[in-house]
Amino acid sequence: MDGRDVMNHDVKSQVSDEALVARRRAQIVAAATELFSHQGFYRTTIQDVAKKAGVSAGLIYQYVTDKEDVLLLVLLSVLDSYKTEIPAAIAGLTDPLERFWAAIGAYCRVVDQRREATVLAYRSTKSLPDDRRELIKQSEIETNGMIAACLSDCVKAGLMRDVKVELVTYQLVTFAHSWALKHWRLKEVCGLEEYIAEGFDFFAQALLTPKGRRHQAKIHGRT
Amino acid sequence: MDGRDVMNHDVKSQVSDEALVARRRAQIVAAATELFSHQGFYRTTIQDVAKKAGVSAGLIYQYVTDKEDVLLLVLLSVLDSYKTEIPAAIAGLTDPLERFWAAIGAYCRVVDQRREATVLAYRSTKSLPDDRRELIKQSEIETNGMIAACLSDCVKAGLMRDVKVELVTYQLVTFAHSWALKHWRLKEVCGLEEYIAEGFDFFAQALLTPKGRRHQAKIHGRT
Amino acid sequence: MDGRDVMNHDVKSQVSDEALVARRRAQIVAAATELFSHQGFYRTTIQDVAKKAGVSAGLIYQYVTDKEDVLLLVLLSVLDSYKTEIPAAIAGLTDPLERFWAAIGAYCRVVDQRREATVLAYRSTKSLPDDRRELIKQSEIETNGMIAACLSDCVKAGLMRDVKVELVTYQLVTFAHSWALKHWRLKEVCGLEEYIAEGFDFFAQALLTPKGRRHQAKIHGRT
Amino acid sequence: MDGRDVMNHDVKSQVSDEALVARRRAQIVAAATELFSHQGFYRTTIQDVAKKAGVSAGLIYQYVTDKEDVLLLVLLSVLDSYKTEIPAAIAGLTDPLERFWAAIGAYCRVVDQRREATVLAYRSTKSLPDDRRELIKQSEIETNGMIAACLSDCVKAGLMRDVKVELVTYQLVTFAHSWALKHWRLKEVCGLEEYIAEGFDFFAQALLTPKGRRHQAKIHGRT
DNA sequence: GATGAATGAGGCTTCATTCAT
DNA sequence: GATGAATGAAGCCTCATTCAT
Repeated sequence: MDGRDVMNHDVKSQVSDEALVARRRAQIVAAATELFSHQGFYRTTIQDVAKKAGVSAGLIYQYVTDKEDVLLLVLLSVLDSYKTEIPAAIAGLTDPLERFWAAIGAYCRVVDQRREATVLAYRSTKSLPDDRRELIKQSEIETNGMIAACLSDCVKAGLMRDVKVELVTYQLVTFAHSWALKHWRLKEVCGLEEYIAEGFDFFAQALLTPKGRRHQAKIHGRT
Repeated sequence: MDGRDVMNHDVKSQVSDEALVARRRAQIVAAATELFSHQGFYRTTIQDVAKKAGVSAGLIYQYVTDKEDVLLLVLLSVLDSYKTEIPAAIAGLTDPLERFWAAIGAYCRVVDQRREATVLAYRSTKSLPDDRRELIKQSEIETNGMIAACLSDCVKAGLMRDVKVELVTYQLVTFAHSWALKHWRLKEVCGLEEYIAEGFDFFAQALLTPKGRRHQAKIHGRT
Repeated sequence: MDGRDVMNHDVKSQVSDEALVARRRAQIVAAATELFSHQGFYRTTIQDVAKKAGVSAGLIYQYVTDKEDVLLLVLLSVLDSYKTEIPAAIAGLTDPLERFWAAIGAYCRVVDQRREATVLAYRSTKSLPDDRRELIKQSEIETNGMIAACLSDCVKAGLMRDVKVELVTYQLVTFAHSWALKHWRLKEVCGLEEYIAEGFDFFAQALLTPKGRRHQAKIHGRT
Repeated sequence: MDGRDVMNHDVKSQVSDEALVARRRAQIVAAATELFSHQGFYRTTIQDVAKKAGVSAGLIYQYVTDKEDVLLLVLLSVLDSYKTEIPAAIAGLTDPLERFWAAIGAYCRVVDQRREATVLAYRSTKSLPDDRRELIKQSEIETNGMIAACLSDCVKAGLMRDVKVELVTYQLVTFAHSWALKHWRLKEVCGLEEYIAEGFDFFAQALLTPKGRRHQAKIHGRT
């Protein structure tokens, strides 16, 4: 699924030309993401979004049914970044440990790139009605699944301890998200790459088996 | 600082009788906490809060200047739980490792007790104007400080590796918060105590030095 | 059922004081009736109604859920005039023929008093959602029932031909309504009392039996 | 005046080809009539009309200046049915009484054929600005004139009482319209032809002179 | 001639806040 | 101190109308 697709996802439009729909929605989402991130969903008016997007307020309603739909599109676009970037980062890698670190690193970097949108996703999911919120949860579960699979592969290969995969996955995911959520403080403490490196060190300690440690030593230069 | 105190914290009231102010504010905060948690801050009206608190809408404005003040009081009351419960949990303990686990465990349990309010704090802090948000950040930093001190003591005692204290503190704090934030999923995976136990195991692996491990083995039954 | 009652009929209010509710609704209905009659329902804004009623727009929504509810109240108040005036006009009369003419005359006179509102009722009933429209139809059927009963009594007494009561009732009702509906033209032709007299003559010709005619001759001076 | 003509009546078009104009307008009017009848004028959007007519929204504005113009065309098309059908029904008849009944019967049958549009005309005339509403009134007066002439001829021929022609004309017209206006109830009571028959009986009683009655008896089979 | 995307004014409705009682 | 009716500003959304293609 590419970025285009999200823009046609689940939200009905009055306009039929698909390319136009995708373009307009991208325009709207870009403006909305910035505004929602800075002022919050409820403080941002549709007029604000329209003005920032350089279109009229009425136009927005040709591509969206609701103000809430705008939020949904924004959130889906963030989650979609994850689902696009993580697979891209591990594509071509075969070693389980390398794949694991690559996935975590990619996750952190997407979070960094879309930092404000990530925070927005944390704060605003509950502003959606239940059915649309469900879409978001599903997407989150999918992303977690990618991390969990990498973790699980390491366990199966005897490189990591036999931990509760799902719980540790949450630790990993949360670690990545924290970079955005606590950025106001963390940025005083270290930079992104250092944050990632510290995390690697921490999780290596927590998870690797002796065999994993030896393997890690060998591939170390590459990560 | 006790619960009463928060209710007199920083927000001006038109009523002079301090005991009454504290009582009324507690009433308002209790109602608001539940409503904000379930419906969100913006979807909850002052009339809703008044009705649930069993008072008139006008009354609220005698104890608060703003709707935002209500939110501030709610958030401060959550953060205050942390600042009350964690010291209580480690009072009387002297062993650094025991104090550490007790602090983390206490944190997780307060989060569990005030689960929805914790989520609210995550979501709604940005709904506050900058100056009032600053109050919240300060409170969060204080709480973190308590955890960081425990961690630091363990490091100084040679029981834990010389990690970046602040970063790891964030991981610990986030671990506790995650129980609330991801409760919708985690509750399917395990109960609170199991969650805590798994976390202890994880952090023990990640943090303990060989000396720490031996010490841990000795005190194990007690945690 | 008196006028007060209609004002508490079927529409929920946020305000509990019943007397106040009745007073405010009467205020709103009076303003709305005039505006809806002159400009039509859709051309009239709630702000217009509020201004004419001398209240704020927000206030209206404490006594009504919808703009459509305002229309409903207006229509019910018109229909209620019928249901109040016609029984009053025939109360105390026992002769079937006298009752019949008194009912028709009363109907015409109420229509005349509430001429514009009557036209409004004709035009606007379809602007209501189905369930509320049903209320209106019921009320209309009740009024028709009163006329039909008078007619039926005359038939039973052998004073009128054995016509299809319901069809003739519609003609009688429509005759009364026409005074409002076609007033723009009829007022050039005759006055109200002349209109009524001509109608009596017409319906007498159409309906009375020979016995009825003799009876009519006797009571003539009284009608 | 035929149906085509109405479509060129009084409303300016940007398109010059008259045949095309008439065709397009007929298309638009057909769609609008149905929608206005079912949903009302204000609830129907130009987009709705365009979709039902199978054209674009922009197209409509090449054949009409206003949304109100669409309504005007619709109403004129209804009134035009009357002005076409009634003369057709009495053409070739010479006996005044036969002409009278034929006119009334024709009126009722057109009302039945265009039942919803007739109701629409009742409800929506006031949605037009004064000048355009005047056009409608004129058209109504013309139709009434045809009925009044038939009635007047009967009176002159001594077949009917010397009633106020205009008032009775309204009774007759209203009788026909009622079939549409009260159809929701009348259809439970009788069919169209029975309704007409009852009306004939009623008006015969009300209007015929003894001479008229004898004449009526002779022609009875023919009506 | 036809299209349909774009505009933007305007209306309904909500709700934080006030104030007379 | 408490009430709750009243206010009115503000926002979401609709839809008649235009205009570039």
